[in-house]
Amino acid sequence: MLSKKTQYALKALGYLAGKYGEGPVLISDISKIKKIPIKFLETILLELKQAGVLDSKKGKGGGYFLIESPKKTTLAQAIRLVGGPIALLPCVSINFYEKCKDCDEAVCGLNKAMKITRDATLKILEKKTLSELIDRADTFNL
Amino acid sequence: MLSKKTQYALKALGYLAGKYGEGPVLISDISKIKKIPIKFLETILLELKQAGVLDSKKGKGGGYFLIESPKKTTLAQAIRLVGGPIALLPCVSINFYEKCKDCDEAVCGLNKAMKITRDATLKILEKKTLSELIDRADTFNL
DNA sequence: AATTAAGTCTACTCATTTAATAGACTATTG
DNA sequence: CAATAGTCTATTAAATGAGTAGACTTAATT
Repeated sequence: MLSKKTQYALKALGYLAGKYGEGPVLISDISKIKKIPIKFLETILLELKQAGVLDSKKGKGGGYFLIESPKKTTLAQAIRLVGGPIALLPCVSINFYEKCKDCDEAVCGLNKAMKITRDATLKILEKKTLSELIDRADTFNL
Repeated sequence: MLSKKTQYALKALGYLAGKYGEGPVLISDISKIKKIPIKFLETILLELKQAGVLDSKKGKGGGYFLIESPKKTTLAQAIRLVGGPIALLPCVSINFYEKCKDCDEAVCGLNKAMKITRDATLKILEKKTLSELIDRADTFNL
């Protein structure tokens, strides 16, 4: 299961994807519509900005916005940006790999099974992009 | 990512699968070989017993053992037994479903994408069984 | 049969990580 | 310069992971 933080990040990105090209979006708007605790959302958006996906504008008329077209960022990338491993186990994670204390991976059945699972998951998440997160209720620009 | 608890459960089940038919296995053995904190492991094994996968024998010569052949239990079942959702989001989980506060699932892009991912994952985890978790180092009965 | 050793079972307590809240501070627009 | 909106720092709350102490059961030994 993805952490709350990652879930919120995906929802926020999906919302911003729907508003792409329409200028800055308020944190408070995202918070209200996507039902995300505003202070938690602040830190997530800041992190996504530092990661290079979002930019922001301060002051009146400010807000957050996607730097690139929603089609440029895959869901796999988005999940990893906020520190969310995609694999089910650390020992099969590509970006958050950690060796098991107890096992020799060459021989570990669990490792093998989970690698197959991971590959199936990645195959999907690396194809889908933020543009597919846009709710039909948010926009009609599809 | 699966919780530590679920990870430990899978490792323990894999070890017990390798010892299937050889009588009770000590908690302390599983703990040592699979590097699982022994007291944490106790609660996990107890839970698996109450769930009907394992049985135990008290006293001298006691321990835990699989009730049925390792081939009878799928990895998907095993993960769910210890309370581990397989899906990446609550709103696409079959056994631990929870509705999102903010979204209409019929229209939610995130929901749709994650359902596809879930199905791909389940397709694998519902085919593989505990017998595939047996390390080649644990046994030669393959 | 009584004793004892080997094992599971039950109930707390402590630590770490993850989530959520509050408020002060800084930059931008008009 | 006043109002708006993002940024930063600090604290609190909740969930998960891990550890401790001891009671209860069973089986082998004498």
